[in-house]
Amino acid sequence: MREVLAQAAFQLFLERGFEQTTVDDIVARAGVGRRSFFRYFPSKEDAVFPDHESCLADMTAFLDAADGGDPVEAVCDAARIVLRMYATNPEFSVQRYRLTQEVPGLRTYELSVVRRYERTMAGYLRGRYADYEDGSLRAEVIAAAVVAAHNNALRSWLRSGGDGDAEAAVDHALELVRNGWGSGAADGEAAAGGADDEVVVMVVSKRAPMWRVVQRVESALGQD
Amino acid sequence: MREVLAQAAFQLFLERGFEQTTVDDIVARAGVGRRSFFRYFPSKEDAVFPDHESCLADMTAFLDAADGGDPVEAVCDAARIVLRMYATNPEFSVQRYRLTQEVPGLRTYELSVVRRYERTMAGYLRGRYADYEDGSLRAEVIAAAVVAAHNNALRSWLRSGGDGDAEAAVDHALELVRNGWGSGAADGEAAAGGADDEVVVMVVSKRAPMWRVVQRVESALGQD
DNA sequence: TTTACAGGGGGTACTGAGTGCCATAACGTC
DNA sequence: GACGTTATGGCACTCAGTACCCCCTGTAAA
Repeated sequence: MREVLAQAAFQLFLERGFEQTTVDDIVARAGVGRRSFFRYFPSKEDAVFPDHESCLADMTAFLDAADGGDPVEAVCDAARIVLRMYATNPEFSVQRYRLTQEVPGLRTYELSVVRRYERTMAGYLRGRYADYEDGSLRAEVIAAAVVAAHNNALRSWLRSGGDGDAEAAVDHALELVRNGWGSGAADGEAAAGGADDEVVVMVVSKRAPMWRVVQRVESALGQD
Repeated sequence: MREVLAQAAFQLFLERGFEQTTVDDIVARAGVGRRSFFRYFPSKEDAVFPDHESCLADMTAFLDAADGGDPVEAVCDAARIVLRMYATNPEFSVQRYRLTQEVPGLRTYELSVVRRYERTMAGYLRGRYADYEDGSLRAEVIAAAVVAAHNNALRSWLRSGGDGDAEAAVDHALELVRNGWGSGAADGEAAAGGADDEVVVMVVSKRAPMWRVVQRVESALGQD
C-alpha cells in the first residue's frame, strides 16, 4: 500500500508538478482514502523520498557496528551506502533529482534529510574523536566535508542522467576529504609496510597553497 | 512595521511556543491586518529570522568585492559577517537559538537559510578555483567545512548563553579548516618573510594520522 | 450462529497557513 | 479638486494536516 501510494504520487508529480498535485489527486489515483495517505507518509514531501528512512537506518546500523579502523574511512563507507541507494534505480533517481531541483519545497525537505545523515556521521565521529582536542569540532567539519563531497559527485552523476560510474565519482570526491583529514596509515599496505620511525624529507615553498603542501606530503608518504 | 510584526511574533513565540501561536494572534497583538503579515514575511518561519535576508546580501556584496588574497580566508571572513550579526544581539540570539532547537519546523527552516550562505560561499570559491582540477568539488567541500566550523563555534557560544568571546571561538574553529585547505602564504608576515625557495625538512612517522602531519607542516612553516 | 473484541482503513469536519482579489485610505502630483 | 500610486485591510478560497468517529473484516469464545 505504501508502494502503491508512492508510485501514484510520483507519477502525478512528474505529470503535473509537485505543487499542482493535491493529496486528493494522489489518493484518487491510488484508489484509497485520503486518511490512509497520511498514515504512511507524514507529509506530501515524504512521498518523494520513500526510501531515505530505511537508508538512514542502514547507515546507523553500519556505523554502530564499525569500530576499528580509520574513522574517516568509516564515514566515507557510510556515505557510499547512500550512493548505492541512488544507484540502484538510476532512472528514478534522475527523475526525482530533476523534480527536486525545480521545487523549492522539495529542496528544503531534501536538505533536512541530508542533515540527518550528516548528524549521524558526526555523532559517530564525535565518539571516535572523544579523546582528541576539539573532537566535536573535528567531527562536525569532517562529516560536513564528506557529505559535501558525496553530494557533489552524486549530483554531477545525476545531472549526467545516470550515465557513468557513480561509485568511482564518489570515490574520487571522497579522496579529497581523506587527503585532508584521513589517517594515512590505515589506508593500505604500502604505508603499513614502513617502520614507525621512517624518515621523510620534504622540500616545500612557503608560498605554495596548503593543499599543494598536502599533496606533496601524500606523495612523499606513498599514499597516491 | 516589519519591526513591529517581528517583535510581536517573537514575544508570542516565547510565551506560547511557535506552533501554538497563529498568525492571527500575531497580527492581533501588532494591531495590523492579517494580510499585512504575509506582505512582510513570506511565511511564519521568516518572522523568526528577520535579519538573515540582509545578512546574506551583506555577504554577497563582501564576496563580490573580495578578489585578491587567499580564497579560504575570504570565505572565513564572510562567515564572520554572520557571526557578528548574531553577536550584535546576544540575548535575542540565545532566545532564538533555544526556540529553534525545540521546534523541528524552525530547525528545517534555519537549515535552508544556512544552505544559502553555503551556496554563496561555494559560488565564490568556484570562481576562484575555476582553473583548479576539481575546482567545483573543492569549492563545495571547503564551503561546507567553513560553515560547519562556524556553526560549531556559534552554537557552542549560544549554548553558553552568549557569554565569552564568540569571535575568538569562531577564529579557533576556522583555524582547523584553514589548516586543512587554506593557503599558508597569505596568513601573515612570518610566512611572507621567507624566500620562495626556502627549504623545510620534516620528519614524520608514516603511522601518524594525516591531521597530525598537517599540524607538523604548519609548525614547520611557522604558521602557528 | 451469535457475541465480543481488535485493528486496519474510510469518511467528515475542523484548524490554520498561504494566496488572490478587491476595496479603501494616505500621499504626492498636476 | 481630480488623478495616479502605494500601503493596508478585509474577504473568500485552496489545501495540508489532524482529531474523531464509523465501518468492515477477521478471530475467538459462548
